[in-house]
Amino acid sequence: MDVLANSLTLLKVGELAKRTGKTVRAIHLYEELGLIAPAVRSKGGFRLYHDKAAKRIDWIQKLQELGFSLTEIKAFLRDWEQSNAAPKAMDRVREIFSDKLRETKENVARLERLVGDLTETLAYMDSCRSCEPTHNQAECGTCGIHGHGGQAPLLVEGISR
Amino acid sequence: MDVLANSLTLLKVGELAKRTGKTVRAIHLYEELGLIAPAVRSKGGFRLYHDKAAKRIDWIQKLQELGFSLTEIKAFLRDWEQSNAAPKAMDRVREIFSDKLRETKENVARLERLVGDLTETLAYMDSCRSCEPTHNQAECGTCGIHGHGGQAPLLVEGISR
DNA sequence: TTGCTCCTCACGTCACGTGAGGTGGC
DNA sequence: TTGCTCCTCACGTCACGTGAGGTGGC
Repeated sequence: MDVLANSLTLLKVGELAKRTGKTVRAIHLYEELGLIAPAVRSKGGFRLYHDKAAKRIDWIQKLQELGFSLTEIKAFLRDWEQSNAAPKAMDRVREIFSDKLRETKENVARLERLVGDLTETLAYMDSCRSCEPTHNQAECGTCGIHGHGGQAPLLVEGISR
Repeated sequence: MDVLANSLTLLKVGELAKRTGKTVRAIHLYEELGLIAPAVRSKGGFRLYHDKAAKRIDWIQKLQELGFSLTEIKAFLRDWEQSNAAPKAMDRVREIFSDKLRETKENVARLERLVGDLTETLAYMDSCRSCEPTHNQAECGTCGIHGHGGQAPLLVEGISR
């Protein structure tokens, strides 16, 4: 009965991969690094996971997006597990997360500046749509028409030699 | 006179690296991939760059931040250089940049969701500061005190087995 | 001559991708 | 038996990092 109930909720690695959007190879790698393990193996050696393994993988994904390397995530887990006083362990995690919050906000700001650059560049290029095909792209940015006599945006300027 | 004027503005690779925040190794790699080249070499083989090389490297950096691989950047340059009609070349670039603008906005949104998660998680952890050291971190999220009886945020929940 | 910068290999790293050759399980 | 999934090596890739051993130039 217990076995049946378990077998109903156990996932093969391919199913876990589909649920989390990861590849099987990635999940194998996380296991090699000690970040996750299957609940059991089938008789034939197939990895079988609990539902909650998907949550662990989502968690790994989020930390990666925050800029943690897999090695850092491992250290993070080990630190947590080896600690025996909850408030101390929590405090260390708090500090790390607090740093990452600042970094992530900076990344957002950086990307938003890029969005601005791109928008500006696209607006500039809009006026190129009426450019004559007789023009060579070496002239771009300094063609003198459509008001393109001065500085081209960096994203255009960088293309030319 | 011309030589003197040039020599005053030429940069060694280390200087270029400092200006752009890249490593010398990275600049060498960009050269191997055909993304940049020194204006000349000194008699002893030292790479000597014009000022504008820094702009090219800044441009590479921006494209990388937008999610282009170096190989894609190379293809991008080749496409541009081999085209001979400015409006057509510009149009292809426009389309690529337009796609990247959308992607980058999505990335900003994704990171902003992470900022939300982190903020929420930190708020949750704030109440842990009054936790008794006798608690084990295995209890975290379900300790039953400070209102922690239900679901912990994913960033906390993922830590536990 | 000393010190700092540069040169060219060439192997290491990180997070996987991609077969190769073989087996499980419905 | 067929087909799909899984297994374990093990080498490839991308964007560099990191020496090793030697040389340029003020």
